[in-house]
Amino acid sequence: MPQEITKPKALTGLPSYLLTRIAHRYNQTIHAELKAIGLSTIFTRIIASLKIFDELTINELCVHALAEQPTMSRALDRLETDGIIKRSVKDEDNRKRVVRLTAEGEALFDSIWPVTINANEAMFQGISDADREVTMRTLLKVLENIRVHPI
Amino acid sequence: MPQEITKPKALTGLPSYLLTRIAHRYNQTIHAELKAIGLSTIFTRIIASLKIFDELTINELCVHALAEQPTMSRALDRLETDGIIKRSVKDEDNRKRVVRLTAEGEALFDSIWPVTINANEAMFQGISDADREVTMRTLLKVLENIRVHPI
DNA sequence: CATTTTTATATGATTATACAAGTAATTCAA
DNA sequence: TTGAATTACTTGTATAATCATATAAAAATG
Repeated sequence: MPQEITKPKALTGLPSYLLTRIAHRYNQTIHAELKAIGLSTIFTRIIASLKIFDELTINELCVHALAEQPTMSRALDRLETDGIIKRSVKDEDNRKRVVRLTAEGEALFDSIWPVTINANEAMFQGISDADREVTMRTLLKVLENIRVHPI
Repeated sequence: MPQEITKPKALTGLPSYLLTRIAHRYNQTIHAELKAIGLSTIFTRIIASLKIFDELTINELCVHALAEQPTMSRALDRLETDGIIKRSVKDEDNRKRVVRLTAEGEALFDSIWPVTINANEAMFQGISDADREVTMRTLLKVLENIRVHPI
């Protein structure tokens, strides 16, 4: 018996639809609010990731800032030219580069973070703490289910 | 007293981080599985949206398939050339275009849908029905909170 | 310890995406 | 009812992202 392909009733019943649409809208909002200070989505993600982890290799940054390695390499070129980040060769392994925020980069984070926090809070308006807790815990499990990078 | 900018402990406590990272990983997976039949992410979204809504204008497609108008216009050029979709002028309003799947497009949906369903189920492995229900309901509310398009 | 393989990042070429502007149809307003 | 404003879509141009490949260092192999 051939597999039946059933037409879904609504896209909103599909987890991937909700997730991608929410993520896309969130990124549009952040982009709109931060483009005035010249920050694209990837720059925002890079700066936030570096603030939280202090230092990351380029491949690690790719995982957190959601970009392929060549994209990251070029994004870092621009951020380094603009004095936001600094790349240096890692002592233990000369193939690796350690990326860190400069003082100027740290200052930029302070511009980014309130916008990020606001946008995150806006998402959960009118949602109970209990539902929020379940959702966050579930999303963390979802990430563990599908991620290919262990970090 | 100036607003204190506190450094977050972990990115995984930030809803937007989980959402964007999950969405990105999901799209990578879908893309990897469907590139063999020449379908990029946007093509996949267009076809799925049209299957569910039967027909959509180009602006409506932009909302569901998550692309700007020029991107959509060119994506539809390719799909129309390849015989996947058909654009026609809307009767009531000649500015609008009605986009529909062709028979060939419908057949393509049947290739896409099992992959989509599988990837969605993979995300929720080991998550209880109750947690899944709360998460979906919450994500729908999140979308309502932040969306700018009423559809 | 020399050679092959793997890993980490950078660069070249191609494709995809988006902002800005153009065109055409509809609605609004005096 | 006609000119201005708005809406829907397309096209031009610029930017961003990616695939494939190159380079260089480290690890594995024999």
